[in-house]
Amino acid sequence: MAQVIPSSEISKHVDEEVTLQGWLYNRRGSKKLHFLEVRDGFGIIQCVMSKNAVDEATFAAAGELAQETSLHITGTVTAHPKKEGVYELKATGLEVVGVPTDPYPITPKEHGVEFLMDHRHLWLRSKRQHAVLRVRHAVVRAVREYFDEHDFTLIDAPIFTPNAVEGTSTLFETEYHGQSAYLTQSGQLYMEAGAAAFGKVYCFGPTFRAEKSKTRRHLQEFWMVEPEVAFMDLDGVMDLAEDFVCYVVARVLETRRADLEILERDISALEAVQKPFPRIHYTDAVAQIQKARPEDSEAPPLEWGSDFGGEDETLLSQGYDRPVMVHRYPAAVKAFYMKRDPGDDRLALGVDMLAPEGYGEIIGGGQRESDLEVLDAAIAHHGLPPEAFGWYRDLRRFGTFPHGGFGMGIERMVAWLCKLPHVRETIPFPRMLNRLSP
RNA sequence: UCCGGCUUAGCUCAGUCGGUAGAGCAAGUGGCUGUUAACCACUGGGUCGCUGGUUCGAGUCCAGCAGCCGGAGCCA
Repeated sequence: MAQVIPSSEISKHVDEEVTLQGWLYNRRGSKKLHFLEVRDGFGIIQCVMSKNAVDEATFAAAGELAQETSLHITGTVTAHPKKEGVYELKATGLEVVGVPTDPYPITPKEHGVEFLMDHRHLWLRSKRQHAVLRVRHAVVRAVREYFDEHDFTLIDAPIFTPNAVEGTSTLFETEYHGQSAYLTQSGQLYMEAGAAAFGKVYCFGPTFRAEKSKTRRHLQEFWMVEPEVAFMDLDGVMDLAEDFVCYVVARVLETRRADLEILERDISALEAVQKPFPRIHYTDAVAQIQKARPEDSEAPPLEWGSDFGGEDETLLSQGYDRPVMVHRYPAAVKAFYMKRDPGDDRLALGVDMLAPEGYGEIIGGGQRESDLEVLDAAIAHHGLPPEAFGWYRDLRRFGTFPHGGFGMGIERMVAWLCKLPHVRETIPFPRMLNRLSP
């Protein structure tokens, strides 16, 4: 073996003899020439083995390699004769590490969704999945960078929670030493406590929703980042969300352009994501959607006071090349903790950010109710158990303060950035309505 | 929970009017010195999702069930 290098650094070793360690991705060849595509986790390199460059046994062994055989391959780095900027390895040695016991199930041809999901642990090795998950990593890193660089303190929210806050139908219940507990649906209430202690906080972790949803936008387990800021009003929340999304998109474009190209993503659509984003009042949004609805639409008529469906969100965002923010929804369709609009009691100071290209809601947030009496009335109005909110009410009892924040779903963000048809490919091991494994 | 669609070889699919099972890929064998979802030839491979019904005869028609996919509601 020569010096082992990752395939991502091959351009720095032209004319040197190096070793790659990885797995056979694909093989083509003839009696006297083998083309071995070797995948090492960092990329894929074509290794060319001529019959006259190696001994007979090595050449024969290379011709029998099965897909996903693990191996060390040694050779001289050269420029690809036909492709500019692409390097390949003129193989001089091959060492097989692990021979597959059975044919690899994922072939270079097409497969169906169910088959691929059953083999998700192997599917991760494929080129496109590799690209998607590297974009996901870049999003996660950008999220942390943004908040860390803007004086936010990371406050981890608990995953076990004691009480049902937004109705038990969408909660996963579990046993907790003799009492029932639920997996968290949101860290927000805890972030409000954090904001009172640290001013600017965020949490980032898995979130669980037992929704009977099987659409392209839903997972049972997904990751959400939730910032919360003391003394921030609705306009401040929108400023923050806009600045944050621009930063994440820019960082992904900066660091993962090659992966977006593998996914054949239209990069100019992402480059258009610049401040300011349109801010549309709910009432105006309803009018725009009503106007944009095709006459043969099968959706129920949209009236002032109702929430938007997926189709409505797509119609609304269609006219824009960047995300739009819809603010001041009817309080009746929003959570109990949202502050009422002082200018119109029917409205809540909430905001949803809708991604372009039909990806729908990627951010939901707003200003929180800070008046104890109003909050108590809202808890009662929503039929929630007051005893569950003892500590939460304390935040209003001891130095109440205006504050707000939002939650962003990582998977929907990644699906949009990669322009994927479904969020299931944006998380390594998706948990869906009918899938708990692998 | 509701609405619609799908289920045939390891995988992706075709299968006409109801007449007894097909292709490509994968696997195996052989050929080919620049291939790149390589190509060419040959070989093996089937409980047509399950149960029941109609019929001389069902992959095909009917009913029930199951699984999957998409959508609605709900949400990030």
